Amino acid sequence: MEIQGLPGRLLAELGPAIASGELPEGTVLRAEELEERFGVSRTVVREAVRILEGMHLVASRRRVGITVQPKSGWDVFDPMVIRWRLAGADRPAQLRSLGSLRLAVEPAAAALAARHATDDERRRLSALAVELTMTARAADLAAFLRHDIDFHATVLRASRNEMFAHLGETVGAVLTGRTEYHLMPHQPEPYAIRLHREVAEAVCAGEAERAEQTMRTIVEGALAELNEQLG
Amino acid sequence: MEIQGLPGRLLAELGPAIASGELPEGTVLRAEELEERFGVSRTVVREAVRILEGMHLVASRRRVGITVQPKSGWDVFDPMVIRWRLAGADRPAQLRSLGSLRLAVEPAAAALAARHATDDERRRLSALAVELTMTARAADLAAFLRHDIDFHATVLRASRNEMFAHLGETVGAVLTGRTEYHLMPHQPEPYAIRLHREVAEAVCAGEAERAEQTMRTIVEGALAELNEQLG
DNA sequence: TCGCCTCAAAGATATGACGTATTCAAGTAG
DNA sequence: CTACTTGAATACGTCATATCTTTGAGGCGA
Repeated sequence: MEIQGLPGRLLAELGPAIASGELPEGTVLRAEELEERFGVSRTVVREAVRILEGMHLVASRRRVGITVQPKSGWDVFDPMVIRWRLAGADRPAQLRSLGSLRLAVEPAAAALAARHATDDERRRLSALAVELTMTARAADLAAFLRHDIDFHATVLRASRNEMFAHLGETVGAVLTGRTEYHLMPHQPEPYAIRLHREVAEAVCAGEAERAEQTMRTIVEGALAELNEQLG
Repeated sequence: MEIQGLPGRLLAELGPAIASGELPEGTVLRAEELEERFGVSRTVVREAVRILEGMHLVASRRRVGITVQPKSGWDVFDPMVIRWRLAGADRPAQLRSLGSLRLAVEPAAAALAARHATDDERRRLSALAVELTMTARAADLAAFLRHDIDFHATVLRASRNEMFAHLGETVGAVLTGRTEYHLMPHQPEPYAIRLHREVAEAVCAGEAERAEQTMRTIVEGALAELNEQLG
C-alpha cells in the first residue's frame, strides 16, 4: 500500500527517525551525507527528501541543509506519519489525538451512513458484525482485528463523504497499533461487540440517531479504555 | 506557505489540472513529454511527479507512464489538494464534504477548547469576536474573512489536539473559497456574529457544553446556507 | 560600529549513460 | 485456432558528473 522503490528505503529510515523524535527539531542533514550513509545517488536522496518535505517533516534550504521541522507543522493526517509516530516515542499522544478525532467523526459518519449507505454496505455491516462475534468467541485476535477495521472503514465509507471515508485508513492504523502494542484486552469485550451489532442494525434500519449514539458509545469506550491503560 | 522552486511550477499546472478532473482518471502522462512541455529537466519532472505521487494523484509505472489515479485514493486532507479542488469543477462536492467534516469536528474542538485553552487564547478569541463585529459593520469583507479564519483556527488550536489544530488550515481554505466564489451573503449576518461572540464567552467561562452547542449552530448555519446556494 | 562586498558551501538543475521491469506481439508448439 | 514462450521495444529508475544559483558568514573599509 505504500512503498516506493529505492527512495522508499530512505523514507523507511528517516521517517521513523524524525517522527519518533530521535532526530529532534532543528537537526540538519546534508544531502551528501545521506548519499554516503545509504549508498545511493543524489537522485534518490533528493526524491526521498522531497517526499519528507511534502509531509513538512523537513525543509531543504541552500547553504544550510535539510532541516527537521517543528512537530507543529507536520502533516499529522498522513497515514505514513501516523504509523511512524505510533511506532515511536509519542505513541500515547498520537493515540489520544486519534481517539478524540474518532469521537468527533465516527458518530457523525454513522448517522450519515444510516441515511446514505447502499444495500450492499448495509449487508456487509451486518455480516461483519456477525464475524466479529464469531472471531471474538474463537479468540482469533488477528481475524477480529481485520473485521473490526473493516467494520469501521465500511461505516466511514458508507457515509458517502470522501473525507470521512479517507479516515478509514487512519482508524485502521489506530486499531492495528492498539492491538500490536497490547493496549486492549486480550479477550474482546462482549459488550463492545453487542454495540457493533447494534450499529449495524441501526444503519440497516436507517435509524440515524441510534446509529450515531451507539457509535459514540463504542468510541467513548475505546477512549476510556485507552486512558486507563495509559494512565 | 507552499511553493517549491522549479518543480512548483509543474505542480501548479498539473495539480489543478488533475484535481479539477480536466485530466481524468487513467490519463497517462509521459515524463519526456512533460520535460518538453515545460522546458525543464528530468530531475525537475521526477521530483514534481514524486510529490503528486505522494498525494496519490498519480502513480508512475515502468513501461506505462505516469497515470492519473482514481479520485477515491487522493489525499483529500492535503491543503494543496483541497485548494486545487476548490478552484475546479467539483467545488460543490468539496465544499459539502468539508461542511460535514466541520460539523463533526468544530463543536468537539470548541468543547475541548473551553476546557484546555490558555488564558492567552481565551483573550484572543474575545478580541477576535470584537473584530468580527466591527469589520462586519464596516463591511470590510477582506478583514472580516481574515478574522473569521483566525477565530476558527484559534478554537481548533486551543483544543490542544494536534489533529484538530491542523484542520485550522483546512477550515481556512473553506472560508476563503466560500468568500472568493461569492458563496456567502455580501453583508455578514448579524446573527452568526452574535454566535461567534457567544462561543468566545463560553470558552472564556470554561462552559464546554455551551461552547459546543453554539459552535454547532454556527457550522450548521454555514452548511445550510451552502446547501441553499448550491441548490 | 555599521554596512557593503566577496567568497565559498550546499542545494537546484541539467544532461548523458546505463539498468530494469513490463508490456506487447511475433513465433511456435499443441 | 488456441495457448504458451520468448524476445525486443519502451518508459521509468538510478547513477555520475558538471554547472548554476542562492545565501550565510567573514572580512574590509568608511
